[in-house]
Amino acid sequence: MAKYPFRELENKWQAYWQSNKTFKTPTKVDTTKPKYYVLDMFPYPSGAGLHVGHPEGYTATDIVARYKRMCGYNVLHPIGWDAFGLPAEQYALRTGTHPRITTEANINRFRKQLQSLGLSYDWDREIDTTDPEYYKWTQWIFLQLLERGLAYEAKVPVWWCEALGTTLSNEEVVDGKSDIGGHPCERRMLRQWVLRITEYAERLLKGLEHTDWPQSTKEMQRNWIGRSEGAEIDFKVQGGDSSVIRVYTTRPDTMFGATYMVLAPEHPLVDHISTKAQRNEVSHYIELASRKSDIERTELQKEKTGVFTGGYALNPVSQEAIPIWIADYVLSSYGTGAIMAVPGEDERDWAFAAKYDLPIVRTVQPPSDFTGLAYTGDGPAINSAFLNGLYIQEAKERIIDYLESEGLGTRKVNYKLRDWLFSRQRYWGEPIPVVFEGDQVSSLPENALPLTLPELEEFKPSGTPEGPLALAQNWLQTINPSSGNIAKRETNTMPQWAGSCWYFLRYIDPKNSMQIVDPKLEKYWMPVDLYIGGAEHAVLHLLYARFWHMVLYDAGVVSTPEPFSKLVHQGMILGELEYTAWKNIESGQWVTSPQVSGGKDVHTGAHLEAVRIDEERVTKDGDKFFLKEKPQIQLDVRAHKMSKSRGNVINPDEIISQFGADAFRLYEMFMGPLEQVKPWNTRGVHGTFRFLTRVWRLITERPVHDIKPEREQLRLLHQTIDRVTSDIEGLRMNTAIAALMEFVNAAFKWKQIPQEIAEYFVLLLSPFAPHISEELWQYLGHQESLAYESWPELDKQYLTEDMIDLPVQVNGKLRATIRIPVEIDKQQVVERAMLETNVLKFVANKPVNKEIYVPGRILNIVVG
RNA sequence: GCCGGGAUGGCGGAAUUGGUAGACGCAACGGACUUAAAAUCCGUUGGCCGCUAGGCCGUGCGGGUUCGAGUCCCGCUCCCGGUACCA
Repeated sequence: MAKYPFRELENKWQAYWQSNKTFKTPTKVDTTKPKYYVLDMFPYPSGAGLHVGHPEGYTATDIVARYKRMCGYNVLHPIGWDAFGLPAEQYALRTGTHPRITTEANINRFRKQLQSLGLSYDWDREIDTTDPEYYKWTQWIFLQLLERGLAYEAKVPVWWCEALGTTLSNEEVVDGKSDIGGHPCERRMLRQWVLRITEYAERLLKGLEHTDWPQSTKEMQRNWIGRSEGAEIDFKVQGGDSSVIRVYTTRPDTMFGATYMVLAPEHPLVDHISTKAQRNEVSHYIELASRKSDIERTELQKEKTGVFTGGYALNPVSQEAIPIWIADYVLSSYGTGAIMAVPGEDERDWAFAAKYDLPIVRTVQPPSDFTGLAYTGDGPAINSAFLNGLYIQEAKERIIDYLESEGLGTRKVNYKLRDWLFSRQRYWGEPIPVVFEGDQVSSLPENALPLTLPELEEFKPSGTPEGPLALAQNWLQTINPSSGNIAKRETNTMPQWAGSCWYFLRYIDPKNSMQIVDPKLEKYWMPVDLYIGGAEHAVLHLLYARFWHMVLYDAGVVSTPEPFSKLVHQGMILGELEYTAWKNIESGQWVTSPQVSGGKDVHTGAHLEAVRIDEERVTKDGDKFFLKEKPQIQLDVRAHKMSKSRGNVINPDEIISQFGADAFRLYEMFMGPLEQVKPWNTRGVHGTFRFLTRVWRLITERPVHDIKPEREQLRLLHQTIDRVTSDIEGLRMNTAIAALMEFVNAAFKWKQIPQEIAEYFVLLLSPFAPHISEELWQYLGHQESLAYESWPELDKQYLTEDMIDLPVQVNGKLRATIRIPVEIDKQQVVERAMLETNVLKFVANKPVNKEIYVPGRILNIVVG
């Protein structure tokens, strides 16, 4: 019994698609037809090659692309490479290999791997962010930002990473350590390019309402933007002069309870306010805070620290003199860098007040059963003069009105979002297209683009804020084309996010040397109809791309404010499910898992070894798993992230060579819902492979005749058309495949296959398993690729049935299933049901209270 | 802590608006074919009782609404992801 020859036929069809440019989207398409732009998050071509996570999203979009083509849409389905970035540069550092070489090799490998999956990309639109013809336009966008005042230079405190010899963005630093490599980082003041994303905060927030995106992603972006409403209030400093401390608060209603103030250690007024007596202590604290790396600041965050400045301010409503403190729990970068502290209503202020024995006044009446310290909930105001009795919302309105009328404060909206630090001290990035004459910056004219990277022998970061480009003397020294004067180039490059902020626009018109994108083409193809990629980009890439797109919209370059209509994140694929038992290495004794914490025995403190247990040695009791040979030993059961160190990485190349691309694609889609995290199981690939073998045999091993299909066969076919179509539309690939499997299981019992049915089935299968489908299509007598055949149309008349099986319940419990004609009425159904002995048994002689009949669904007889 | 998402057989999962819980697949077991293995085909497989017609229990836990709840409401527990002195 021959398996289907997947190797030959997959090679054959991949070659066919490539040489025939089957999936090329012509530059000029018939624009009267509807369009569908289906986009993948393009990969960073890493040295490790493709992992099993990539094909998950890529197969899903490929299915949609193939389906939409068959539905008559013009489909744009491109791919490219997000190829600038740190790894190639670090590899260059270690080996001396130029990043260009590494990148090219990696791209070639990725391209080959993607092609081996049979993905229907238009390879004539491939783009590469490191190609000067591409980054010319990335630089062009930077010039637009500069022109619009959205790019500026600033001395800003930035994350400096000594080990990497470069600055990093806030997002690239996690817990004071670099996201890549985990090296310690510290704050430094540096001259940097910054993009004014904050100017778009409100629009970035509002725009989310019009997108079909995952709720969680929208929420994460909202939190990141962090809009809050409140007031800025001026507190007069007590003493001779007229200096004031401006604070930002979201709870102006509590200001009668402001019993002290806190400034960030970096606040400009600190020096001015501190009294002679306190000055030593204050400057000591400031120095400590500045020397503390942010690792320490976050680690020490449980315990608040601060010192009294000796100064006092006047609470503008209570007229009380309140002490001014400094403390590093107040951040200089948010609001005004100063707060009014209301310990009664704020947990942080309470903790601080309690520690330093500062007065606490409640301004909101907590409920009688409230047992906590600071009360942050709603309630009537107390100790607040004219606000007393008002609930929070009303009290806020009243106090802001008062402050504004007295000139003491103003309503104010604040955002957590910071401007985007756009400079990197790296070689392998887009050069920033500006020159300096002394401190005077001028942008390069458009005709000077692209500003290409110089060839370098040495890629070491200079270890100073000047990046490796400072070493390229010939490149660095130049003439300002605008003035003709001697000038110096910018040594910083753009961050990796830059190229990915707009790549989806370039796919539309990738070869255009005159414009970033032809406006007519842009108008036709944008916005992206479906965008699939990992949830790890929920904030950064997706927020930056939206920001640039809005700027380009304002500049009249693009026609829509939002770039991505519908967004879906594929869930991560974990390694295979693992059963782990813990063993004391010295004694050889097993330790039950609830008694294990952090790899140690919680009783003895002994180090334990994790031992992987085969499924056969595992037994389940309740919802927990135990060792079969020693049932008192509980096991840990978990699928872990794939990682080299854990040794659970699945290589897609191996799976493809063993089972073929079609079986691999099918398995990745069959595992479960696209968005869900799910464990890998290689045995599952056997299952989809077996299915394809059955498909192959179904059509090639039994006679296919041009006979008239029976009604039963047509019903099965159209049921399958119905299910597969709506499942693809809803991205429920797993259940679509289940429907195809059910079809094959049923059709396998037929003696012969009507030609018409076989053809329709092959078309239904083709988006999922394109190679075998093309081969079978040819086998069924067609000359052309099936890629543009019409998608099978549902004919509802075949779905109707004359007789159905109706479940019959008595008091809500299933007692029988009766076979009845569809169109009979309730009375007849009840009469028929009452013939069932099992129904009679439960009805007995009890009075029938109610008969609920949902036609086609259920009959429920309720007896007394 | 806060925000978001989950919890269904040995495992991955199915069950469009409340209407036969466990589709489809994996694994396991039994059988056919085979010298044998692989492959393939047929059958069984939520638990318990009868082992046949059938019955009882069952979708993380406790309550509620309903003729009827995996699905809706209230209150919990646990898991995953994100995020955190943001005033």
